[in-house]
Amino acid sequence: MAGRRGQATRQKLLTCLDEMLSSSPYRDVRVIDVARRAGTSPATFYQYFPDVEGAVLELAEEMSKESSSLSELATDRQWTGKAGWQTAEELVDGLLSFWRENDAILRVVDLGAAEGDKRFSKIRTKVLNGITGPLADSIGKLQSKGKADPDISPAAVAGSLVSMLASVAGQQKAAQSWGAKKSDLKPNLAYLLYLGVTGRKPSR
Amino acid sequence: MAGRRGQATRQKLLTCLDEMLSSSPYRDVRVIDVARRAGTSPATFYQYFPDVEGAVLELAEEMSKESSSLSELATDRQWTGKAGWQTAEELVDGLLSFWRENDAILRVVDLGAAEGDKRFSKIRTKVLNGITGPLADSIGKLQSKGKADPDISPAAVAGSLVSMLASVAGQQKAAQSWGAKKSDLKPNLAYLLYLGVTGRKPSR
DNA sequence: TACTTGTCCTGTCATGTCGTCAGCTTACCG
DNA sequence: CGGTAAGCTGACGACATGACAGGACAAGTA
Repeated sequence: MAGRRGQATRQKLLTCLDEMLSSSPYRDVRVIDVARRAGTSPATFYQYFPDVEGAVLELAEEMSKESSSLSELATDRQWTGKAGWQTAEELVDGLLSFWRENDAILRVVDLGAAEGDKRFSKIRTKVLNGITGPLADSIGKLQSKGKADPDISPAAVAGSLVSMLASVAGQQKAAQSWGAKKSDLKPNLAYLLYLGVTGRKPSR
Repeated sequence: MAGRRGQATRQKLLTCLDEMLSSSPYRDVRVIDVARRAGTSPATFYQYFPDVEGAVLELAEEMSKESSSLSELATDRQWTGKAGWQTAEELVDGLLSFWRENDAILRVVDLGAAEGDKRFSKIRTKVLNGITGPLADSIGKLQSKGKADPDISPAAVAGSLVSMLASVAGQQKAAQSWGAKKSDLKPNLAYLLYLGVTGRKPSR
């Protein structure tokens, strides 16, 4: 589809778009600005992408591939005793830093999904399901061993917990306004995560 | 500042803007479309608002006033036994329907806040703190009675729980993709809320 | 080095939105 | 009914969009 030079230009446009998204509101990102920043012209941009949204989708796709590393933080993990607490802490930590590294694109994906755009929903689902799936499995296993409330739906609980983490991660700046110290955030998220999965208070 | 007729036009523009936000992506909402829908001209729009964002802020401000009704769902509530379970259910119910009624403006507020715009952060904080505040108080009281984990931060836990509810509420369409039934959502959110506040499984 | 070929980039243009101003219309009051 | 102020709009320059044709460039050939 495109040669070596073309690929480079295309990639540069994507990189510059990502920078623009980080520094200015999504609504105000213009093709002409992205092109200028990449040292090229709007016409070139349109050669590779149908519009800003199209290019954003590419960025999101890239990001969703990298998100597979998040799955590892939730698959085949211990959820009992101190090991369980460590699992919770690592999961919170991993998710928070992934969100910090990709905050610009993630908030646009969130918006797109909330607006009902299937393409964005799909990507958001892929990222979140990477964690929600294994987490639901863990809850299911605890249930079958009688170690978790049998009345809950593993999928709904896992999904809600991951939503919580993602939402707090996406609004980290605003979080202080609750009156909570910044350092309080991680341990308390881990607490809620552990509590939600196991139904018991963590033994730290 | 403005007479009777002016107020009416202004309000009509806001209403039409709200409708536009519900039916098309925020990024694509144009002044000219809002004006046309209101049966007036772009010039009139600019007489009342500096730009689309400015008008959206007005809408958000209105919404944040209505959100005070949410506070009542969390102030002076019982959190023990069956009464506690009812409190949780009512809070989840109230929040979910408030979000359903105001989803368009709420997602724009979320975006603005995530992008670091103080004006939107302030509004988001006002809406969420209406619940987070009283909820944190309840947790604090439980703590002082020895009925909740003394090591947690009431503010951080309350904030995270409310974030969870808000986030799930904002992505209700996407929620099915977890593999959870729609009817599972509410009871499981109430379960997590009760669990987070009290540290114990609910007695339904 | 000169020529050829296919890839890649850009100047330019028609279309449409933005945001402003002067001037016109409407409602209200004496 | 005429005057006044509030409210609305046509029109305009500036700018973004998206399409195309043609120019610039790298790489291979002789």
